[in-house]
Amino acid sequence: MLCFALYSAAHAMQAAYKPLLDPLGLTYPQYLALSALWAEDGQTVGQIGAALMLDSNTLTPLLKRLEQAGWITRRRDSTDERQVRLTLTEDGRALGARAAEVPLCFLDRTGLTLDAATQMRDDLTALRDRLRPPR
Amino acid sequence: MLCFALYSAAHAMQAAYKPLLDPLGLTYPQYLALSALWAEDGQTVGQIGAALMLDSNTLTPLLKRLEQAGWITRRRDSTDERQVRLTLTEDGRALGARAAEVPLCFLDRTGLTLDAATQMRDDLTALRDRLRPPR
DNA sequence: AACGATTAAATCGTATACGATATAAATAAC
DNA sequence: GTTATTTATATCGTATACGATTTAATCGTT
Repeated sequence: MLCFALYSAAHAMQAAYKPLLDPLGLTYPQYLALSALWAEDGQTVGQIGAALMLDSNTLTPLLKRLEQAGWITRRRDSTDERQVRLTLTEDGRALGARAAEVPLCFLDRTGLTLDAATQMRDDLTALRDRLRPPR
Repeated sequence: MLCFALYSAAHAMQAAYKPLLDPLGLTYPQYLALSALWAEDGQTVGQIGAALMLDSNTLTPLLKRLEQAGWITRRRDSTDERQVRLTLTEDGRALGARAAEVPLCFLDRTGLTLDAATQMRDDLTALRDRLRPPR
């Protein structure tokens, strides 16, 4: 069953990330959200949601925890008060430097060559996009 | 990022299963647990956990819901009272027949050939087993 | 037989996910 | 310009996941 392989591999991936992220005090989804901000600071909740394919019902509590932990601030956009802009704090930016080596540590844990990992990533992304509802 | 491809593909997979499982009144993890019992009835919580790579903290509530829904019964093993044996009800077995076509519907949704799906399943399983902690 | 160690489930607390709904701001229609 | 619609977040309820602890039963050793 392809579905179970995907399901269990995703769990194993998060478990493999845990020892890398625990020292930073982050969960894997929190790390993903911060990664988006390390790439481009000042994004809105909706932009992060588009990148991570998650909705505000999941993101709002997660982002509040990141705010609580002192990594980001959440502020309504002054030109469009519907949107909430996320800004890294000084600590949040510094955490990004500490987290820089995480992806390489993970690649190492997979035992894959960079090429094999890239291939698998592309296959998975293609599969995901085919599975996404046609609307 | 391979990790995000895995994460998002797993979510997309569960979303793709939803329209197939909603008519049966099952979530994807519930479907997995029942699949194990359709393959071999009368397994213990621990056996299901080994197959699904989940612990009793996740399974016990899930199995109670399956019991509540009338698909299974949960009974302490008479020879080893520590273990809980799961038995399909008449309805639970009947549900298995109704669910028989789900995997093929899913394969169809992936747009993959059977060979390509098998290949990807094996790659993911191998990755998962490499990621699993060495102990 | 007795008791410490191990094992199998269950329980508890926290953090995702996600459907459904609510709220408030911005836009569109008239 | 007011109202209907749309859009961006937030809130609520339910269902996983999983670390840590608890409980009860079995096993191992003496």
